[in-house]
Amino acid sequence: MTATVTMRVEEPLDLQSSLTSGQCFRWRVDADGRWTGVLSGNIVRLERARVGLRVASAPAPPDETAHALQTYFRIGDDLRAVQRRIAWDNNVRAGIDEYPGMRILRQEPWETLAAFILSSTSNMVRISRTVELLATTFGERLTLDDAVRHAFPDAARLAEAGEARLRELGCGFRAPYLAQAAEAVAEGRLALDALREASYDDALAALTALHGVGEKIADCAMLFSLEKPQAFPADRWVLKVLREWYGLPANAKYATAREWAWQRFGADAGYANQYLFWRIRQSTRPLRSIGSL
DNA sequence: TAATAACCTCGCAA
DNA sequence: ATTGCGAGGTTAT
Repeated sequence: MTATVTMRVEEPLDLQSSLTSGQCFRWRVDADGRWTGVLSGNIVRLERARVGLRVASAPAPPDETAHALQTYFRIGDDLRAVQRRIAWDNNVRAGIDEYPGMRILRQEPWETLAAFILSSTSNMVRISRTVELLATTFGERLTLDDAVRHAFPDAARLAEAGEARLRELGCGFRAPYLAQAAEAVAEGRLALDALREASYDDALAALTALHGVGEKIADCAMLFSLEKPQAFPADRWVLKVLREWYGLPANAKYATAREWAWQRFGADAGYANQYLFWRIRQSTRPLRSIGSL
């Protein structure tokens, strides 16, 4: 029997909405509500406990992983305070009411950038499948009890694989984009970790310099991994919401949406975006087994 | 500058 | 069964 620790969580935290709302692509849930994923080279299993989360992991011990999870779930964010600041917006408030424990995640920059490069004109099921295939093909094998997962390969490994191989693995026209991003990171031309300290504008410029990374993908990387809470990834669904519910002109450009969001929500724009996005996504399609692949 | 097509792949069908 | 469409964008024309 694997050792577990129970980490106390005072902040609101709902695993279902936090782990399936399109920020991340590698968590799976079983029939008993146990979530399995990969976090910085460790296979991790999570389960809701009375006062928090029961955590198992390998090879890192669960107490170490519990610490990493505080970072991953941004437990340092006072989510209730964020919600109080933006709930005056009726649509945002509806999202808060439906998903009160949905958190913005603080993920690893390279995996996040890679995943969102793959997200272009795709969908969550396919993104998940491709990310998983890259991991099983190139990543280190990890086991926890009878569960087997693989670490997401680092940039050097994907750069070595090259465009043609990535195409074979189903990346499609995104293969050269991913290969070039991997080269840039592997060669140190793009220092993703440094972008955590950089300004929004500097990070945006560095990311969009990559072929295949426009403003939307850059915003996803910035919000979900680079400490830019004001990032407002306006995808087709959010843009649709802004036009239909808020009267933004049909031809509004991306920058218009961003300015609108900043004026309205300021540094909380990222959270507001997540509530709007997930609410419209959930209402627009039938419930599907996203977490179970 | 502003619109439009092209790009891989594949599950599903307004 | 088979074909065509569109999916959490970006780039080239």
